[in-house]
Order: sequence, then structure tokens, then C-alpha cells
Amino acid sequence: MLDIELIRKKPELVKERLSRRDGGLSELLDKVLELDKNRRELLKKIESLRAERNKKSKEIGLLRKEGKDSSSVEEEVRQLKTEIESLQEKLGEVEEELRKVMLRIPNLPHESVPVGEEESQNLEVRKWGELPNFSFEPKPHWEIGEALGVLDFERGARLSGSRFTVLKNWGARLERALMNLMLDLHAKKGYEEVIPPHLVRDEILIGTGQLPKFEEDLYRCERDELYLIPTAEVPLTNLFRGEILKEEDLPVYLTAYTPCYRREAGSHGKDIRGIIRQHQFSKVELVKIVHPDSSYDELETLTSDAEEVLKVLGLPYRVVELCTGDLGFSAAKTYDIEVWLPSQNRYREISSCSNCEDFQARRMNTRFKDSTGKNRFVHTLNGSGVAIGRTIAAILENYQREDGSVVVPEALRDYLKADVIAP
RNA sequence: GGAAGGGUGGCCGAGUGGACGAAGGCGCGGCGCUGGAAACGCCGUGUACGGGUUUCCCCGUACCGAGGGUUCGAAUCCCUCCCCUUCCGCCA
Repeated sequence: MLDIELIRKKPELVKERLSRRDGGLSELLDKVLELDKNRRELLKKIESLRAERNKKSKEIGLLRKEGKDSSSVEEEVRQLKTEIESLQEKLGEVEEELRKVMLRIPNLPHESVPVGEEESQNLEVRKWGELPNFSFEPKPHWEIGEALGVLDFERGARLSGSRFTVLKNWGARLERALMNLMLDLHAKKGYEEVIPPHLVRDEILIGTGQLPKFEEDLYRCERDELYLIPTAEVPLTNLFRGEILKEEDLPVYLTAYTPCYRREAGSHGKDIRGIIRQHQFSKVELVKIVHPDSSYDELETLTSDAEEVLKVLGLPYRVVELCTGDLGFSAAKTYDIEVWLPSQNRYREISSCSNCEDFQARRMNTRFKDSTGKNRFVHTLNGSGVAIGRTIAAILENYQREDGSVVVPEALRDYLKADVIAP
């Protein structure tokens, strides 16, 4: 959520910044300004009426104590009451409307973010690793995985439909090994390991920004009014919602291995084959809750902590800075890490690292007491460290050999207890 | 799932429907006492919003788990929900 005060004081700046994302947001802003003005006028009226009411109520108490007649004052207060009630009803409507609009306005992009409308305008920041050179035609991971008996698409679909896959044998073990490798790596960097709930209430999703706007992307358990998490960012970031942290508690680094559930509404036909786009996938997530002064430094280290996973696994990747039009709803600035997929002859997203500044903190009401005793909103960051399904795909493809076997990356051998995956 | 009890400031804890933003204690900050400290004494110590003024100063409003209701007036009475504790049931 944006700071209403900023919108009020510098509407043109906010509009300009939002327009870098999407031209259609200016009207929403005007609506906010109008509702806010309306709200404050009503508030002023109500508060002065209430002040009067409070005064007169006290008078009644005094009169009665002295045994005097208070009925005329009572009548006055009764009238004030009905007046207050009708104004309050109006105020309630205005506030509800304002809240609704505010919750649908995305974060302001940081001024450093390159302006652009779509993916192609993202900025390549750096590349790492040598692209593999094959003396044969490299196969896509689904062919390799099926042949090795580690990916079973047919049975996955039988159980749950398309975009559900069964990991078997070395596939299942690969996931477990990767989970351990990643968590161990992050633990060394000071991230605290967490196992959060995978089902959360709607206000938790409002906190991180998935709701109300992206409801159709989520799985919902209607009976219990709970949603399956689309990423561990949701429960991790919300861990301190409503709390006032001590300044010395910051920064907080968290990591969690969880499944992620996404309906993938609107991506029909995209990445139909393989495990690149699944309704359920596993991910190790990194979340930071930090002091506002250091959040951009923290974004750099967060990104490099995620990159570290790919370095250790020897998977070639590049880092791109998302342009304003490609930025997620809550993010002020985002680096995507893209891993090389030989069968597609291109890099594919495997991690997304964002600084949300105080956008989520406002929605969650997570603050800290600074050295002057003032309560301020924290900054929140999140990044995949990294998506496990896509890592499996990348390993299968980058480490494949002509005979259909796959070499296990060195760093993974102790975890997997195998050097090669062969049929 | 059933029954009972409970949720009050940073913490503990009192609170009869009217002077309660809330006793008392602890903690914390300041001052005093002291050579210095402890102990002691005095004073202060929540948040949000709106307004005035931009001096972190004043005024107002709201907040005692959340939301409704009763009342001239609610921390206090009523209803719904959430959470915690205990007992029973079920269960990995």
C-alpha cells in the first residue's frame, strides 16, 4: 500500500512514477484523492460533533449527581447522536471505498528502475558460467526425465490433471538433495530456517499483495476460508505482521522450503511440456525484514545469495533487472535470475529477487522503533533461493550426456549419494 | 467436535455503566541524593488519525482481542467472530 500522505502531498510525482508501470493508473489516483478529501471533511465534522456529545454526556452525569433535571440535555445529545450516526455511515462507505482502491494500486518503481513496457526491455546486468557445448543434439528435460524414470507426466496428469507431475526415484531424491543443499547454503549466510503453514488466511495474502487483485491465481479452500500459498514469501513476510520490532532485531533473514501452489490462470498454452510451469512446485525462499536505510544493499546481497546456489551447482545464468512494466505488484525493484536451458537455447527465470520497500509493511503493519523512539515501517525483501523444479530441469538439461545419463553436479553428490543418474 | 475459563499499556495486574487512556507494581527515561554507585525520593513514560502550528508543541477524536448492538454515556451490559488455557472425544 502506498503512503496516503505522499499521494496527498505529491500527487503528480506519484502519478508520474506509476505511469512508468502502466498508463491506466492515473484515474485510480484521482479517485483516491477525491475519496481522501471526502473522508477528511467527514472526519472533521464527526469529531467535532463527538466532542460536543462527550461534553454534554459528562454534564448529564454531573446534573444527576446533584439531583437536577437533565432531560433537556439528554434530548440534545440524542439529536447529536442521530446526526453523528448518519455521518458515520457515510464515512464508513467512503473509507471502505478508499481502502478498496488503495489495495489495488501497485508499488512505485524505484527511480533507478529502467522504464519499459515488457520483458524484452529488461536490462541484462551480468552473466555467469560457460554455456555447455554438446557434440549431440541436447534433449529437453522432459524427454531426459521420462527416459530416466524420474519424471512421470502421464501419471501426474491421471492424479490431478495437466501441470501436475510425479517425481520418482532419482527425481524425488534430487528434490530432497537440492532442498538440503540450498537450505545449508543459506543457513551459512545467516538465514533462519522456518517451516511455515502452507495454508493462510486472506488477510495474510492481502499483506503481501496477492489479494485482492490476483485472487484467480490462487487455490482456495472455501470451507475453511484458507488459501494455499503461492510462495513461501507470503507466510514468511507476514511472520511479524502487526508487530513493532526493536531496531536491533533488524535485519531478520528467513529461509523456508515449501511447496507453492498456483492456478496459472491466463497462461494456457504456455510451457505445456515439462516442469517449467506447474500448479505445484517446490521452492526454497529467502525473505529479509530490514531497516529502510539498508534495503537496497540488502537487495544486492539477497540476489547474490540466490546466485550462489547456481554457482555451486555450476549452472550458467544471467541476472536481469526488470523494467517498470515487468515489475510485480508489490516490488519497487526486482532482479530476475535466469538459468540456461540448452533445449530452449535461452535463459529462463529461476529466481526473482525484489525489494518491496515499505509497501508490504504498510499492508501488514510491521514496524520497528527507531533510535529516536519513533515507529517506522520496515522494508521487506524476498527472493527465490531458488525454484527447485526449474533447477531439476536445468540440471537434467545442462548435465545430460549422449547416452541419456545425467552427471550429478559435484556439489550435489554428497547430498544425493550418486555421481551419475543413469537409466 | 463437546464443556468450562480467559484475552486490559513494554510486562504483571486492578477496574461498581458517568471525572477511565485507564489504580498499583515492574521495567524504561530524566532529575535529586552520592566521591561514584546501589537503595531511596520526585517527575515523566502508548498508538493512530484529524486540525492548529511546523515548536516532535497544543487541541480534538478513536483505541482495554476484532466487529456489531443496547445507552444521553461502555474496558464494564448483550450478540457474532478470532485467539489462548484446561478437561473430554478423536488422531499423526
